[in-house]
Amino acid sequence: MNLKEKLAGLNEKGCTLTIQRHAVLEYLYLNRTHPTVEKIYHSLKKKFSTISKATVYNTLELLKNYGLIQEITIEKGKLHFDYEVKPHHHFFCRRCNHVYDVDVVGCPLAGKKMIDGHRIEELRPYIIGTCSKCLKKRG
Amino acid sequence: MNLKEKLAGLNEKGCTLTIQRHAVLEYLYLNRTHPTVEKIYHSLKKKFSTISKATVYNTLELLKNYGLIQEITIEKGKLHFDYEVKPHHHFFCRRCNHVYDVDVVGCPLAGKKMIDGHRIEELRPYIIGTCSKCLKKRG
DNA sequence: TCTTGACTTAGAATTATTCTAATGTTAGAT
DNA sequence: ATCTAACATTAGAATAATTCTAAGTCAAGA
Repeated sequence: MNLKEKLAGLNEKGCTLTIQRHAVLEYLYLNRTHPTVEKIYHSLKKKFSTISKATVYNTLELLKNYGLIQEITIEKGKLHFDYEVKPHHHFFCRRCNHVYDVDVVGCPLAGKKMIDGHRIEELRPYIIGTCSKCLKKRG
Repeated sequence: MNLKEKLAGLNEKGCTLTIQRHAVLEYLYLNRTHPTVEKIYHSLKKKFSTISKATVYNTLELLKNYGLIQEITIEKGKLHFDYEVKPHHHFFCRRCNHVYDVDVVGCPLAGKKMIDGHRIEELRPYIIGTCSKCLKKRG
């Protein structure tokens, strides 16, 4: 879904479209590198010198609750965010700490609503390892 | 793998088997509830009043690096640990914050060594939702 | 017994996130 | 256009989780 559609969706649901919210969503739209909160905050700070961390956290939480972005808990102690919400796997490189999208077909959980009596609301299929770039550097 | 086997394995690899390391591993062996570091620390504190958080963190890291336990990053900002290292899915209930084991068959990643040129070293298939107990309480 | 290296400890430091109270902004009613 | 009430943002403080540090402990080998 493109940026305009997501912004329009927010508006329709009665959510005030502030400049900060627009900026956070746009940042994620333009930067598909699964940035951390820290990264998002510092990047936005350049354009909006008064933006506060609380706003960044609040906005990310809000956008997540509207289902417009995805929260990633793949790295210990740090949150990453992803503009793309369609279910897909994430790969975390323990050398360079980068988060990659990976395509895995045939996941038996796809489309499932329940498991063992628990209601499935979100899938977070994470893979940890060493990425191709780092492997080239020193196996 | 049972506790004795894991302890013996540690010993064979030249790792000193201190009382603290024994206690941490045994705690995880006896408590299969995917406890947080906090929970582990406080529980051990009752028996070993002088055990320090640093030791708990160091030990968990060490046991993880020996492949004897598994680290779980399913809950934002908190680490959970699991005695069981055989690949299996985890379900996190966003109401009660409990981590459940769930059995998912037919995962296409099972046994895979590489994906998109990245080396797979660990699978962390997480599912988020509302658990059966919480659903019974209030839908 | 002495030395060395590895381990543990208490608490300080750091990092990530959440909270708070004051201020600013918005949209609807007038 | 102005007022107002609700909502949003801000800076910085507070909290929570984790890591670091320096001193002390322990165990094995010389």
